[in-house]
Amino acid sequence: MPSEARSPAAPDSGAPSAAPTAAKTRVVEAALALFAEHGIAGTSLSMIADAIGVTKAAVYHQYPAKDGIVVAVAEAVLAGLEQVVSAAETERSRARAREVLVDGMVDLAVEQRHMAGILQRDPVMLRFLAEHGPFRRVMQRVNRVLMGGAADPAARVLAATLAAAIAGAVVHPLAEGLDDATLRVQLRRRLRRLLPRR
Amino acid sequence: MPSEARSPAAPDSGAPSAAPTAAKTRVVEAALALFAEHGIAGTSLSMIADAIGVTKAAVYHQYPAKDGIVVAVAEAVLAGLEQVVSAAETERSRARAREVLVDGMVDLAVEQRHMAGILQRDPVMLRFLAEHGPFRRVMQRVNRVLMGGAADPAARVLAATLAAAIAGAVVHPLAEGLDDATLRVQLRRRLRRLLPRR
DNA sequence: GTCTATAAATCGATAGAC
DNA sequence: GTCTATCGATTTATAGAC
Repeated sequence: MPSEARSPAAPDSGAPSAAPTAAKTRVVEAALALFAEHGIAGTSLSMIADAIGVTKAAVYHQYPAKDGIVVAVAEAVLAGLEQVVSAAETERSRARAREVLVDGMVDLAVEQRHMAGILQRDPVMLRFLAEHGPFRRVMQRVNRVLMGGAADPAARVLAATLAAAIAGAVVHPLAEGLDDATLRVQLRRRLRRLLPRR
Repeated sequence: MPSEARSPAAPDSGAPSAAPTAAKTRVVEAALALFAEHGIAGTSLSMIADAIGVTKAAVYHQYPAKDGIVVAVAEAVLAGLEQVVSAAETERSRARAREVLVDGMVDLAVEQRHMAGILQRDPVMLRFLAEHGPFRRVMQRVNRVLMGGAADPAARVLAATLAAAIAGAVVHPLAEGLDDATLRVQLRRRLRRLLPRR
């Protein structure tokens, strides 16, 4: 079951360990926007500090290293994804689970177009996703549902195509001018055609 | 008409201005591999120099600034794309042109999985594509064919989805273990389903 | 074309005052 | 929680010898 009442001693797997302070939240939000525009490697702590309006030292007081900020951003991005995949996993059929997950991922990606790009496109983030256990577990659950229970090349390519299309389409220049509602509807409809006939 | 016989005084729009020297080629190849792994912002001139086995100064002698290397890499990547889109544009029907372009883009992306990722995913490269005229023109031609002559939201999302799916799927972790032939076949087949019925 | 050496700026990160 | 000030490493880039 998902965490609900916050008992103090809850290990809580790999979730954001505690309620983040306002200062921490400001750092993560600024970092998220800058990561999306310049990439993680292209974003310095000075840039983050300037965006918030404080000095580097103040940022370091919240996160002892840049890696910590990257982890926090990853947690923020993956929190939504974890919720969506959990919902999908409760569906009865695998086909229906995949549809629910795709729709949920589209919603997430469209609502916060920033995040989608970072998550699956930044080389630094990809390394974090591969190395940090909790992140990898979420991605494995996503991939499993997207593959629909199979593991053959066709299923792998389908899952890779779905994930890449969602994350990439919402930040594509051609989608930039579209409003959220239009983009969501069109993208959902288009991706449906990608799924196996039921 | 596309350039054919290389007359010495040909302005040649925005193509790689001359035959690159061997040293220049080494720089571009090393940079391409490093950009793909670490991102452009995450790749320093020292890394490029070390990969070739020379010093930074030697690299600077070939390209007066890091931007120059990025442009050269972009030219190398876009050269293939330009060829594919030119071939597609000679097709009679728009539907057929789109199929040819998608197949060609899949071939390019699979053959050189490095390049695909860089081209449409690196924030620095995206800025170059948007700002440099010659690059933007190629991308416009690609987008026009992918949209199939229309410009409505449905066509835009289709084009964005196709481009994102191709570039993203080939570098997705799930596709990493697949051999080129399998990936190409599966990806072509899957993307066909994305196209409008004819 | 490549090297050594170095300048100038910026990077991530730390110490200590308030 | 934020600041000033600073360290050491690394970055882009240049000068000049070979």
